[in-house]
Amino acid sequence: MNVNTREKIIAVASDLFYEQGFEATSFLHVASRLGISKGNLYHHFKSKDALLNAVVGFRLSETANMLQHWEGASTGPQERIKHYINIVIQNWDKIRVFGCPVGTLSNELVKRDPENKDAQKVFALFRVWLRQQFTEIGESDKADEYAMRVLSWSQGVAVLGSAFGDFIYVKREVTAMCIWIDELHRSDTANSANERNN
Amino acid sequence: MNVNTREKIIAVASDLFYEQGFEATSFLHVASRLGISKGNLYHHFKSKDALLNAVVGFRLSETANMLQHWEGASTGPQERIKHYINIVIQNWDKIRVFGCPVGTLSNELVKRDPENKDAQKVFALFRVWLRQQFTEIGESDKADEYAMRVLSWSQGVAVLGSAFGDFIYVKREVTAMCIWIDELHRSDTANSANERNN
DNA sequence: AACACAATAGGACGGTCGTCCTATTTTATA
DNA sequence: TATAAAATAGGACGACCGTCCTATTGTGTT
Repeated sequence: MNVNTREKIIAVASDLFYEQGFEATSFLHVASRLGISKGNLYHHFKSKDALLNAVVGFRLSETANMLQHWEGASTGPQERIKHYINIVIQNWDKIRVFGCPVGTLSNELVKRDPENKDAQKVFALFRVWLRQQFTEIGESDKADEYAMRVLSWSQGVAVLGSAFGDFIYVKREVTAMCIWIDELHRSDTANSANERNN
Repeated sequence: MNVNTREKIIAVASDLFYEQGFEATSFLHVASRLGISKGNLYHHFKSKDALLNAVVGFRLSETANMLQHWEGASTGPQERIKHYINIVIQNWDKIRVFGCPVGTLSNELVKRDPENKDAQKVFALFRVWLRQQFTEIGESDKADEYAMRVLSWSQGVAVLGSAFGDFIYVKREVTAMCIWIDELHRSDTANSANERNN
């Protein structure tokens, strides 16, 4: 296998699945954007489902790399959570037009097969990582609940922001989310101070 | 035009667009579920886009009827907002499998044409109605912000709940949303009491 | 240099799609 | 009842789909 070509195919397919949706993207779309033939593409992936699996794996490793990068560069768990929250602003140009890449693909995959676990994999990766950040803040009891709230809040903002094309609204909600994170931190340090005084 | 047949077509198309997505639903699917011919369907709708427009209009009027029904039966704006919040529980069996009908169609339409306003129409209807409820509560300054927050929170819960197939999580978030509404109400009546005492 | 195999191109295949066309049946009106 | 219009059925059409097959080119190993 020519790994280089294979990886190019996966990257282009990931983009097209995001921009057009999985169903609406054909082998010919992927091949022609790469300047290769449909037969060549089929040599690397024996079915469209195989290509989808590769794209999901590609997105998982991309996401894992991003999370790992945040681990190294950030000063604390609050800052790391804010990195996630700010994605919707960083990628606004694409989210406005195509929605959230994770949520829209999840929607499509769940409709294809409600039992398929691929739909939740990237969400699950973010969930575990966010849960860890909230645990480090000191919210271990509610870490998973808060992780899910960050996920759903961001997801909702992406959907509504895209539907209305309203960047002002998106920025306002991102600010509100960051304030919520800061308040969690403050009440936590306050509790810690109280505990220390007892 | 046979209005009866036309309305049956729209209702079935709305269901199929929800269950399979717009792109994945063909004229043959709609016709065969109704037991009519493809040619007959094309007699009533001269293109797939015309059918889509009719479905969007149908959903708008259905939504308007639901909102109007809540106006008559509920005791106050808080109860009416909670009616909206509880939709995700009422319709969980379908939302788990197919996601939110408004959000998933919006995603698809925005990808087809980012400038198309149909994608936001049902959201906009809920938005105006929710804004009115928050205004009646006494939160006129933040009525639109709160309306959008209810929309996005619910939307996020629908997406994540569907992705993970987790009804426990959905119920927990619905409870949290209702508590938030109650707290808004309490702080409002508290403010009113303070104002009366001054 | 000879050879095995990966990589690539190009097209055939059966199927489905949206659209359109033409008959036939039903319905409403004069 | 006669007739025009609406409703319905059924299929033709070109296009595109995922899949598969074959032939050709490139590449690395013996």
